[in-house]
Amino acid sequence: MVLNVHSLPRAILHVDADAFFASVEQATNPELRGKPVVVGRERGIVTAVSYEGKALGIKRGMTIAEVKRRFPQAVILDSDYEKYSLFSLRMFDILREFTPDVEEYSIDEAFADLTGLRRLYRCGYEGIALAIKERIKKELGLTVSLGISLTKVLAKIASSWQKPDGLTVIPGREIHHYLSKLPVSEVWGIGPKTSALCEKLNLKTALDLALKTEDFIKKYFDKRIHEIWFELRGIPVYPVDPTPKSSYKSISKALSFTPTSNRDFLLSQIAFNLELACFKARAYGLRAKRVILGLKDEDFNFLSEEIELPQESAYPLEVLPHLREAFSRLYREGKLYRQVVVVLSGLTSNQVKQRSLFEDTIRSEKIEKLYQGIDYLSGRYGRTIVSTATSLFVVKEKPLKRKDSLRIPFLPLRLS
DNA sequence: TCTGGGGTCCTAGGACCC
DNA sequence: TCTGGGGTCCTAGGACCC
Repeated sequence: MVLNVHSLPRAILHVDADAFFASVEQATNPELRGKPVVVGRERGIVTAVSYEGKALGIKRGMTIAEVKRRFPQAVILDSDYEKYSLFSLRMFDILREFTPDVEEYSIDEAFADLTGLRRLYRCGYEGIALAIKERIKKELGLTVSLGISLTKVLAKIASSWQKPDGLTVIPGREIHHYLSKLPVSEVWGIGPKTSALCEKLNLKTALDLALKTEDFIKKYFDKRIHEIWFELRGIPVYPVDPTPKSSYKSISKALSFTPTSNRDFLLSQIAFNLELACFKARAYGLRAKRVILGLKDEDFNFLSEEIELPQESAYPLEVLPHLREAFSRLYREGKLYRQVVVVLSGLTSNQVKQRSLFEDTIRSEKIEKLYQGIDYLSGRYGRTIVSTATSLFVVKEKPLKRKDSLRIPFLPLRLS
């Protein structure tokens, strides 16, 4: 662990856009302002709620059906990720006008390192934060909640202290004050399992944890909590990393359903998810070295197997046989399964295409051509237009949505 | 929390080798 | 062939986040 004892105390800013998706909808459609706006109609569950909706009691994860029944006044919308991404990018750009050290943490959150900027802007860190807030409000019509402190973990705590439209600074001398009021379970990086352990150890607040000795922490917790312990004490461990996230390390597709032991059904779900994952990989110009098949049984036990592919691929026809084999190893007769997951991992960019020496190049090129055609069709008519036979089960089961409404009969795929 | 989906990182333990 | 110890690599699964 490297501790920067010589450098200036850090001033880490955390930016958290308030009810982001719903707020973007309100910002782009004045008629929605002041109304309870719910996003996520296409998924059937609430993805985001405006503050007006939260005030009524609408929560994330609620089913859309329930919202309709209990809150007829709610405005329910499909998510529009492209629009949200544009707002997100613009928000990050505004931050970068203040400092180059901006880490895009998620679509609606960012960290920025403001250390040393006071002289440049001739004001305190709080003043800089206010200026950022103003810019975002003026340009994007969004409110954000800001937090400033010595470390990322503390900045996260600060930004969530006052929402929406908040600004909270936690200086070193006041850390204990904030931590003493914060349940340990609400610390970033401490989830249900660690919370349960903390409870056993009689650690109720974040301060209880922060005040323990390093030996104690090492004895009962893993590396991650050790790092959080430093961060809570104002000693930065996690740097603000401005490297743009260029690509994916893995691409996964999961689908849950009523528990079943039907082999054909499960296999068709696997094939369908594989197609979606491969489609996304191709869209990003990626190929997978490995693929993981996961099965979740009735009792939420998760089984998985990782397969090394003989050659990198983003084509279902090449990958599916391996998944079938893995499936027959994982599957237990008579067991009920509620979810299948397909993960493409070991992703590499298409540019550095490593072709196996023994690969049947001719077949491979045919497959490639075929999928170029499919991607073209999918781009025009929607993703589920063309599928391999195994996944037809799923495609037929799922009612086609608007985008897919133009039905094209299944095209038999011949490789010979 | 009666549990959806898409990610990242970490770790315990087995396989293998010396 | 057995025994012991230690290192490295790999992988299934855990934990957490948004």
